[in-house]
Amino acid sequence: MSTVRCRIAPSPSGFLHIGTAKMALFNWLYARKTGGTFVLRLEDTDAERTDEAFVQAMCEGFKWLRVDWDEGPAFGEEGPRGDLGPYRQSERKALHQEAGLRLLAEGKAYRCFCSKEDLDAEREAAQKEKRHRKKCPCRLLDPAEGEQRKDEQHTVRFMVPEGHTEVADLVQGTVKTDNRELDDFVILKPNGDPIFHLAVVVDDALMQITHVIRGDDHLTNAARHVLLFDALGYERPQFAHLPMVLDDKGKKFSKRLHGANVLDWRDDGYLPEALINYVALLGWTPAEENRELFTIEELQAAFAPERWSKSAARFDRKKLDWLNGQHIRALEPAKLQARLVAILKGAGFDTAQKDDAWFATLTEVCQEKLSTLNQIVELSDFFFQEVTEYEEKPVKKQWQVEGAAELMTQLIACMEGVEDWNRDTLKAAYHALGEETGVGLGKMVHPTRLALTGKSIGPGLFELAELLGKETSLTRMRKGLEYIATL
RNA sequence: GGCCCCAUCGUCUAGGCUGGUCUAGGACACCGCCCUUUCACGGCGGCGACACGGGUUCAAAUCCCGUUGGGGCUACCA
Repeated sequence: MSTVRCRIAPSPSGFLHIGTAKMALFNWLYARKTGGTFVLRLEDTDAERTDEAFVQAMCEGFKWLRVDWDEGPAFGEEGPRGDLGPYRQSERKALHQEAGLRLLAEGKAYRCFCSKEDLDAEREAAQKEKRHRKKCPCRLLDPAEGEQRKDEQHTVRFMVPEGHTEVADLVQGTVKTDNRELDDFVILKPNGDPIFHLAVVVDDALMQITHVIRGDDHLTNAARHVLLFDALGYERPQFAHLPMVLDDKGKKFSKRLHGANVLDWRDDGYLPEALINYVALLGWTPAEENRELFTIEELQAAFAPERWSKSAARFDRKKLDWLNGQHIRALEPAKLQARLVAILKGAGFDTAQKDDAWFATLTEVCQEKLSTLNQIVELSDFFFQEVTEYEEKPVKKQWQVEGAAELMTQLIACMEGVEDWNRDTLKAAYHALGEETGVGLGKMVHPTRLALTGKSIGPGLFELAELLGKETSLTRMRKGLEYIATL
C-alpha cells in the first residue's frame, strides 16, 4: 500500500487566507490521520504577484495555526526539507518545459501561432452563436512546419482528444466532462513559462502526490489535469474538491474582509485550536454524533474523508466564539495565564507590578467568563488603572437613590473592619452587615462593584476585591462616596 | 451565453446510497425559567427547516426529471 502524500500549494501573493487555511487543514489532517506526508509547495510562478514579504506572512499564519509540513521549501524562518524538491514552483520551470516539449514531440501538443486578437474574436463569436469554439488552425499544422517556425512568437497548446473525461472525486463523485468544453488549452506561454495546469500536474506527479485535496473552484480544471496526467504517462492521483469558505452573507470570503487573514483571529484573541476545530467542522462531520469539541490530536484521529461535505458553508463568528470559549475553559490554567498576561502587557498595562500568584488568581477568576482572550482587558483593566469614570446606568440605579451615601459609609466601615483581607473574610463581613441592617447582599454588592470598577459587570465582587487589595478598595470606596455627594 | 457543482431550522449540520423506525435529531444564535452579587458558565424548556413543481411508489427529506436560487470554470492568472 502506497502511503498518502498530500499537499497545500499556496500562491504567495498575500497573507494566509482563511480559505487556503481550510484546504491546508484538510490536507494536513488527512495526512496526519493516515500517517502520510504533508507537503508544502509554493506556487510562485507569477513573479508579479509574488513577494518574499508574503512568504513570511503566510509562514506566520501556518505557524500560528500549528499546521506544520513534512516537506517544503525554506519558508519564512523554516529551513527546506524533503527529497522531492525543489518545492518552489519557480525553480521547477525546466521540469515543466521538459514535460511540455515531450508532449510536443509525441504529437500530443502543438505550437500555436494565432494572435491574441484572433483568439479573442473567435471566442466571442462562438459565445454569441452558442457553439463550441472552432479548433485552432494551428492544430492541423504539420509538426515539421511548427518546428521550423519555432522562433516566431507562439504558445504551446495541449491537443485535447475527442470524447469524454471522467474525474473520480472523493467528494463530488464521478464528474464527466465533454472534451469539447475544454478547448486546446495553453501549456507553455510565449516566453516558455509553463501555465498553471501544466505546472501543477508535473509537480504533483513528480512529488508523488497521491491525494489532491483543494477547493472546488478547481473541479472543472480537474478534467484538464486528468488529461495531462494521462498524456504524460503519470498515474492519476485521487482528487477531492472541497467547497470553499463563505462569509456570513454567503459570499466568497473576500480578502478585504476582516477575518480573511488567519492572523486576524490571533489578533482578536482566538485560540488556534479553536479556529482549527471550527474550520474542520465547516465541511466535515464527526462520525461520533453530537460531538463538536475536539482538540487537535482528537481531530487528527477522527478525521475521515467519508464525511466531507459537498456543500459550501458560511463562516459563523458566533459559533466560533462559543467554541473558542470552550477551548479556553479546557486550557490548563498556567497556559491560559501566560496568554492573558501577554495580552494585558500588549494592551499597555504594567504587568510587572503584580506577581505570579496574583495572575494565577486572576486567571482562575476569569477562565469561565472569557469567550475570547482579548476580553480579559475589559474584564480586568481596573486593576491596572484608576477608575476615572462610572457607567451612567448603574450610577442612576445604585447611587442616585435614597440612602446611597449612608450605605456606602456603612460598607466602608465594614471593609475597614476586615482584618485578614480575602474573598471569604470580606464576604462574611458583608453577610454580617446584611443581617444586622436587613439589607440584601445584592443591594450592597452592586454599589461596591461600581466604586471598585466603575462598571456594572465583571468578575465576582469578592474575588476582585481580594485581587485589588484592601487599601485600594477602600480608596475607591471613599472616592465613590465623594462622587455620590456631587449627584 | 455554454458547461460543471451545490440546495434540511437564521447559521453549521444528522438522516439520503440501502424509501416506511423522521408528527425530521444535535449544535450555535435567539427567547423563557432555574442557579446566582453582575456578567459568564452550567441545567431545563421554547421558537425554528426538508427551496419550488412534476414523476416513480401502497409510502419520498430520501429515487428520477424540470424550475428557481447560489457557486465555479469558460485566460498567453493561480
